[in-house]
Amino acid sequence: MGRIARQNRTPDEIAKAIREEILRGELEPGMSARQDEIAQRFSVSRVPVREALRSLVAEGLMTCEPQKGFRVARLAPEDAREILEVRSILEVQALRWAFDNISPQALAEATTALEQSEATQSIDEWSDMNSRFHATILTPCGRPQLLALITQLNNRVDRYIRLLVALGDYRDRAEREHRAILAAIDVGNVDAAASLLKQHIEDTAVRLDDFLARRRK
Amino acid sequence: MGRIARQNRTPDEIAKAIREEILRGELEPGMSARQDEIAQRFSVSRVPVREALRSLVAEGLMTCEPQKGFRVARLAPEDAREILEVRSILEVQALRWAFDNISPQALAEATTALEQSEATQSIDEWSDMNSRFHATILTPCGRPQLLALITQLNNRVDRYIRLLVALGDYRDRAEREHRAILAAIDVGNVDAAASLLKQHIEDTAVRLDDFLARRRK
DNA sequence: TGCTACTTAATTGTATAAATTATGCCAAGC
DNA sequence: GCTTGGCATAATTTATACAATTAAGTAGCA
Repeated sequence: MGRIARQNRTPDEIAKAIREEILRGELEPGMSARQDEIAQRFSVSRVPVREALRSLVAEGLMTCEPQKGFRVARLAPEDAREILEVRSILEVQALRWAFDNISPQALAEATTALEQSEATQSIDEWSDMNSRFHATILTPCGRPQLLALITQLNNRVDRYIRLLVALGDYRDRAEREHRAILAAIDVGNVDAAASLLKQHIEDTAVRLDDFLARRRK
Repeated sequence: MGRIARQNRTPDEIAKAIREEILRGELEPGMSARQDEIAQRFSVSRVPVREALRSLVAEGLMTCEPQKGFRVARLAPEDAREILEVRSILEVQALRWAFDNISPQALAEATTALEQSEATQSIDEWSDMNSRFHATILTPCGRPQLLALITQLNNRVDRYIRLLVALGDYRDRAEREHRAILAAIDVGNVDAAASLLKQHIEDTAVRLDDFLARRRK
């Protein structure tokens, strides 16, 4: 399938590539996205680049001021907190809907993701495993729109959570919270699992808010 | 303010105009958006039109298949139901957060919106007043991100709710539910207001799901 | 020395035009 | 009669070129 490397050329593919660069933290918040440069990098003109950037603006990952161009979106501490509050509400409900449909296989996959996240040194891999952990226990809720919304919210805060992980302050606690959630699912206690997930995300919110507030000054 | 009609020319303004046309139901779901036609209508080229359409795709109001162009998004019954489920969760939480900050002025404004919605014959005005009713009691929650999310979800289902209103089946019930919510707020009972709002939106979900399912066949 | 004004470079935004792809129609064959 | 293939038309998509706006750097002056 596919040629040797028919490079990513369509606006959607360009958007996907830039999105991943933002999530990985390779593009610093506030940095202006120079259209010429991006166009050259993907061997296209600026027209499809602009379309890709428009999509990212609508996702909240970039901003656009007329006559000033596109910039990587910054995240105010209060917005981060708010987004995580909402994510908490949605993930808890998703978990409740998913609960009875979480198969033994899914539970095993979540366990694997957790163990891999504990084992790795790479922040990229930790973040991937973190996402997989959440996705694995939520996907059985069978609500694609809800899951897409959660992903979109997560995309807006993920870069900053990486910074928390890099500081070493957050990671250990997150892993213990994940273990607790998993254990509650394992013994079939919905309310406990929901409560632990709520605590987990709200704890993240507090730490992130704190970190961003310190960072800004 | 503004000249006689300094036409909407920037991509954002074009997106806004098309968004409103979609919400008003003037553009039928599934209809392909012919770019040169839109460009002519706004006296611009196709480039800014394409950018506007990209934004609307990211908002879920349009779809885009490569080499086939943009179409007004359709809404599957199950997606409509799901979106309203999520909206219910978010609005109920927003109302709880807003509750103690709902000023007498806000309550009066909500009452006015309700009365105007009861009085009008125009579906456009009914929809506007409906939106204003919800916005007025939720805005005091002081969470702009959450409110933006609710608006975005509402935009995806609003066109279909208009059709329900047009059928005459839904409107009376919605107005009575609005009255009940308002009364509960007036006497300061959070739980009752939250429960009534939940019922209101979930009732809408059931009717809309039913309507779309009948319509599809 | 510090500040303002002007010139210049760089970047964005839009229009026009070329090329790539889809769609509809008609004829030929099964 | 129905399907299949190819041709003509129309639409999308991208590239190139141009216009307009912003930012910066430099000269001039108080």
